[in-house]
Amino acid sequence: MAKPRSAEKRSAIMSAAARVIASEGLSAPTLVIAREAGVANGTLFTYFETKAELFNALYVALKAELATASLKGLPVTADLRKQMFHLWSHSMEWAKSHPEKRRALAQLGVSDEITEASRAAGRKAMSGVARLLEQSRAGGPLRNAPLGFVVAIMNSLGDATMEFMAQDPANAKKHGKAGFDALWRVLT
Amino acid sequence: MAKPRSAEKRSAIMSAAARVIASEGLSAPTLVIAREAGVANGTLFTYFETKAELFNALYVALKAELATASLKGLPVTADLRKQMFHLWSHSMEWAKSHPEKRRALAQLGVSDEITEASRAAGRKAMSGVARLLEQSRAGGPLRNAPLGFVVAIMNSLGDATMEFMAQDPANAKKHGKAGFDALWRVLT
Amino acid sequence: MAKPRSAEKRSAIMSAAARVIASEGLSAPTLVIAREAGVANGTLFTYFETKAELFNALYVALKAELATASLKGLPVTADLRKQMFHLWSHSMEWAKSHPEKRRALAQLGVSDEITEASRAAGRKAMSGVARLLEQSRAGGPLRNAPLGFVVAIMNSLGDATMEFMAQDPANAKKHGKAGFDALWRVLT
Amino acid sequence: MAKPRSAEKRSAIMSAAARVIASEGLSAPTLVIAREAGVANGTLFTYFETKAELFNALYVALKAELATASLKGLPVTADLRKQMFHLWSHSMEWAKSHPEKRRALAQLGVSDEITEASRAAGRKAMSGVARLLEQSRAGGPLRNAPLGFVVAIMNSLGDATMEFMAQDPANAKKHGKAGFDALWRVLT
DNA sequence: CATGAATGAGCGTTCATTCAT
DNA sequence: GATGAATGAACGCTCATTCAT
Repeated sequence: MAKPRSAEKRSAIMSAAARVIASEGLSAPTLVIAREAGVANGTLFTYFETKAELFNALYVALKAELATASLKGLPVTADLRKQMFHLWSHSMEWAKSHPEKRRALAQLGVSDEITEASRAAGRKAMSGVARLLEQSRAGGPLRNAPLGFVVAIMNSLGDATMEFMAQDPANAKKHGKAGFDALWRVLT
Repeated sequence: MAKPRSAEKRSAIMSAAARVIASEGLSAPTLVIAREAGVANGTLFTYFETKAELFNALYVALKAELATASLKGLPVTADLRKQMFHLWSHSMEWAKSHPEKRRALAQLGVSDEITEASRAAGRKAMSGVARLLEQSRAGGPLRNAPLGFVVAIMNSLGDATMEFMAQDPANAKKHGKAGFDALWRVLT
Repeated sequence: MAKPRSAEKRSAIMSAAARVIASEGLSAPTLVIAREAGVANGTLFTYFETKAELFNALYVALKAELATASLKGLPVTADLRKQMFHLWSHSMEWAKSHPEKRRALAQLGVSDEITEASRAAGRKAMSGVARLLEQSRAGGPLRNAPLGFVVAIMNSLGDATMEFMAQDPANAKKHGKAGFDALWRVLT
Repeated sequence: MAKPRSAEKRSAIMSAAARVIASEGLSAPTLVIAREAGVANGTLFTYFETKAELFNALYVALKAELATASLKGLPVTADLRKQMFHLWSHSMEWAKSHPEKRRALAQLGVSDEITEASRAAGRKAMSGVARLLEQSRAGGPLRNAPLGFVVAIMNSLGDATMEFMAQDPANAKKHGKAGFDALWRVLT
């Protein structure tokens, strides 16, 4: 029945794309991505019809991966602050262990190739995170702000923290904690 | 090279670049920028040796413009919170009145064409702002964090707020205030 | 190679090719032809080693089909003009009932992928037609012209007539008659 | 005032295109055309926005050139047959002296890249020819046929004759004459 | 043999940059 | 200096063909 499309190859292309985007930015040539993935240039296009489609798929996948990593093992019975801290530190952890994915995600987030549909999918993948955030801000000063704004604040605080952790790994833990405290003060 | 004839033409190119970057992203062709500036494509290169040089110059200029706007009329004798609020609301105001510059600055900020030297120049232009921030966080929870981290947090909070103001202009003022309150809670 | 399993599949590919060439021209991708024939892209190449080979085979087959259709039921005992008219009207009829084959043949005829061998085979398939033509022009003004020239003239007149019949189907019969009269005047 | 666009370069590209199309068909790569014209690949696109535009321009130009050559020195006071013969022999002459242009024109004529607008322009360029043809067939058997049909017949007869003259140059004159006689018999 | 994924040469076009005017 | 034509490397993508299943 012919060679079936290989899930490994597909994900090899996606992670190659993440690596190349991290190092070369959004102008990463498909040829380089393919080479990095160990496939021929044409092969990339049997898995993704266009470069934009690859980038969109990667964006959604990375969002989902981040969400999964953040929520894994969430102590659902603990108090909100503990849950929130779990989430925060797990996402920092993910960023630290996958620096190229984190950089790629940051780049893709500002790309105008990412469609609204993909952004919506990203938000959906993050909905567990958003739910927790919603509860956390419920009694606080941002209780009446649109949730999207609160999410944006958390994201940007998270980005700044990740960035700083990446720049100064020696004090990563300390920065992570400081970032979380800042977030908590914002919310409550 | 460094000092060609017409300063007007130079700034026409820069503001054209800001407009085109805002609408087309970092892949904005130099031909389009030149056309928008009302000069020939070749002319652009007598003012900026390369496209990257133009982008770097624009980045620094926009940072400086934002800093100037933020600090203009700063009530130096007022209490810190008032000064900080002045700074915050002036930068939001600048973002609101120059949406394309703000978008361009956001795009340039994530570009990997912007050199460390330009980022340093940007920081220097912002040093007045940083000084005020330094004082504001002096007695607060971030008193021991590296100043760069605090700056990053303020920037990211500012970006999120600007973004949201741009998306939802009807409630711009409210969002601006909410953003500032969040910042102040982070700092103190 | 030469004799693969299914003759049906082979001819399905050929008639798919005719349809696709008619609608998309000579740049018709083999993938599209294969899809239209209901086979996998690779399968096409077990029946025809190259795209050019397929096109050549199709050219010869269409010529043969046209010849067969033209000569079918030829009233061999009737006078020459009647026989010639039979031939003419049958070929016009074929063109009308197989417009896509006719268009494909026209395209293939001008393609430089069609080898001299295929053109010779086409001529051979048409030899019955040529024989009749030979007799028809025997006493006329073209009696000393090379037969090939006379054939070319007939073909070109036929092409023009078919083309016009296809463009203006309401008057197809009239155009067919006018074309034949012109041919007869040329020959006699 | 910068280097002005050069009419010679434009026509160098067009005649290079004619040559390459004649020898390689409609799939002639723009790179090869540019090289043949002695310019860089990119230069071609400052003269013609797309390959299709070049092909359309070439089609119209060749039609016009053929028309001009055919009508040059037309003995307007002579009888119709003489005028028609002049036209016929001049177009054969043109075809003989510019074989690659003739072949290119034949190929372009069947291309589906040539727009209806270009075909209309071609017809317009040929209107002098059509006018003469109109008069020639006025009293003859094709007097009621659509003029377009008569034009098509003349063109196809001309094509066949040119083709044959090119194949058998030794007897070119004879073939030319035979072709004309055939045409005249068709018309009158 | 049939399948369709894999391959990589090749294409049309874009665009930063150079250079003749 | 200003202009815009000239340049050619590079890109995303297509497609005939091959090959593993």
